[in-house]
Amino acid sequence: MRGKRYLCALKCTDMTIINTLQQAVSQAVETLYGAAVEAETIQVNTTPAEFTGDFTIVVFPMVKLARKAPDVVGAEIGAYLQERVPEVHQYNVIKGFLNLELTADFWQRFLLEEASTPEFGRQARKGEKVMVEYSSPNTNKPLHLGHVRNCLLGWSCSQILDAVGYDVIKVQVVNDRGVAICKSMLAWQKFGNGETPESSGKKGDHLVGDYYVLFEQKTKDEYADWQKSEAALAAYAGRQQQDQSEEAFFKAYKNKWFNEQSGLGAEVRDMLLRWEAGDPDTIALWKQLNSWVYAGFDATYAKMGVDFDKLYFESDTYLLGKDIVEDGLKKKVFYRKEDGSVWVDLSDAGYDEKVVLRADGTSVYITQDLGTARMRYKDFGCEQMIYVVADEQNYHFAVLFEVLRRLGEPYANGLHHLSYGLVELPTGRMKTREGTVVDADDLIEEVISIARGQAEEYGALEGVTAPEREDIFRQIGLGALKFFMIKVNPKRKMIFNPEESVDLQGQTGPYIQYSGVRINGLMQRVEQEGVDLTPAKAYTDFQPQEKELLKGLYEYPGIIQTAAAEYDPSHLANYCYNLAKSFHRFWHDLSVFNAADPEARAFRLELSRAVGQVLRSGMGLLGIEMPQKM
RNA sequence: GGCUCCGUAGCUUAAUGGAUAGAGCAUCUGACUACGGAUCAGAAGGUUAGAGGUUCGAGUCCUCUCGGAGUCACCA
Repeated sequence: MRGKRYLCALKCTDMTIINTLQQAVSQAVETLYGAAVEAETIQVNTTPAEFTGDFTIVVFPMVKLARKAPDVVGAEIGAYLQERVPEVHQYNVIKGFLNLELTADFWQRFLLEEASTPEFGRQARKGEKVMVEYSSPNTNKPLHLGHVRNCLLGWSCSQILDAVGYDVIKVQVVNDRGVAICKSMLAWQKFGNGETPESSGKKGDHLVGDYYVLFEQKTKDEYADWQKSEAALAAYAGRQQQDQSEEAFFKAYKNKWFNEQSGLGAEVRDMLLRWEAGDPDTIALWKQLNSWVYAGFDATYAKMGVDFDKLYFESDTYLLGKDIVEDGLKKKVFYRKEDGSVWVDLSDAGYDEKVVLRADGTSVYITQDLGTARMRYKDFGCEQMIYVVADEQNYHFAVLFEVLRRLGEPYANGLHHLSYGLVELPTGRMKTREGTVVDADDLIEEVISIARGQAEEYGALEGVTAPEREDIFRQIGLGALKFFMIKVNPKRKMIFNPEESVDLQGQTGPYIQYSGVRINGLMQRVEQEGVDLTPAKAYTDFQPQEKELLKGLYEYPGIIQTAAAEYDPSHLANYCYNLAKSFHRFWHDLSVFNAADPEARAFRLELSRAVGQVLRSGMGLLGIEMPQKM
């Protein structure tokens, strides 16, 4: 069971106030109405700000058992709780909602003993391993906007799973072989004149990507020339659909032409064959270009702040899966057709028949994934594997997981496709051929420079050294970009408009960072002036703005659990925003350092410290840094 | 066509079956001689695509309709 419970504070093995209330309500129903209600099923939420109270119990489900009106049931249970649970200070009932106000002592202890600890929100180690696969680029071109979303999701999910106690192994599959990289190789060989990243000053992945584009361009030129030839006219004359225009025909014909008539097509196929045969010169060329690409990728990953524990290379795994095919045949999960190809029939599960091994005995895409899954389990013994891959591959993963289940793989029930919507431009999907791809490096530079421009306008960093300033611009720019991408539900398709610069105001990363900067300012003064915080314990008359923050802090552990259970960091992003918003309001409405009495000052400082720590922790799980100044 | 997903203010979006659908941007109006104004407050903006149903209660679950996307390769 993967239940969602927002309100599951700190250590789940301990009794939390939520558990206490659930138990007490269950007893109340038993005592008052002689009916049994399982404690775990009782809904306890934090009370919305517009009502008085801290926690709210939904009494509707108990109404039928009691055979009384909702407000009567609420009042009776409320009275029972106030009597038996020391933490319950007061209660009120509105319709079917029982709002409970807890004692100041409860909140004091929560703030000072739980929320202030560095481990607040993190769970004990489970001793279970989870593998998260993300990024998984092709090596023929640099990373782009889509990879950015993928990396942020994958990396953040890894952190969140770690926080709830899993041992996480971050991996990527590097698609380093195949026709795509051969195109770059061929173009570089023919037209490159020995260009290297050193000679041209280009980043390696960009250099290789440029040759991929060049290959496509040269092919296009060749095709345009060919279209004037006798053979082309003959092909058009013999076309299937007589009403087809010449333009439409040649557009549709391009693949066939490339495979059968193009000179470059023949050359690139030849290169792929030589690669597969292990031709030393081809392998050397391949290694050379890929090494440039990896250096480029490493730089981009470092800038994004993501990393991996292990890399799987497709050149090592593309032949895998043959043994799993044999296994499947033995188990009668697969069957062989007359031509020798091997299939799996999933029509009873609502899918199609899928080929898992070609007639010539070579692997297809899914065969690699079957073999790789088994290899990973052997490598790490992970009970769960999460694949961060765009939603265009939903069907592929549904089939993959179904096949692994039928094969009885021990990890088959721990597989999850973290499917996310493609990032599109206002003009539609990004297309390499049309040059509309938003490059990851460019994008990162862009957001940093926006942050730089904005900061210079504010002029708040005057006493800061230049390198420190640059680091702050980087933190703000990346904070804005990361928050922008991660605050929306992963499965939602997202439109990115490069014309509209990334916002720094409102519901953004910098908004949250700014609340941290304010808190940091307070903490520095506490340090400098040696403020005594012990009077905090004597503060009991909480203001609504303070209560809002306390309730917000209380929700943090449950939010992490929800984010982990749903593999969805956006919950955490929205949580951080809401907490920062509450803090800004608190800051505006109440004096912290200049509070009227030492008790209020000490308490508000403690509260601010805890908020700052939770924000740093929560944003950290999203891969967003909190600058000291901005 | 089959299967899957999506449709919430002008735009971007939130909401474990629970209270008056919550924010941000954009628009308009206000707020520091007080801890940092990348802030705060207010106004305006919604038939949650539409129609039925289940439920004490539906943006959320079920059915149908409309609109959009993805996928249905011996490509990856």
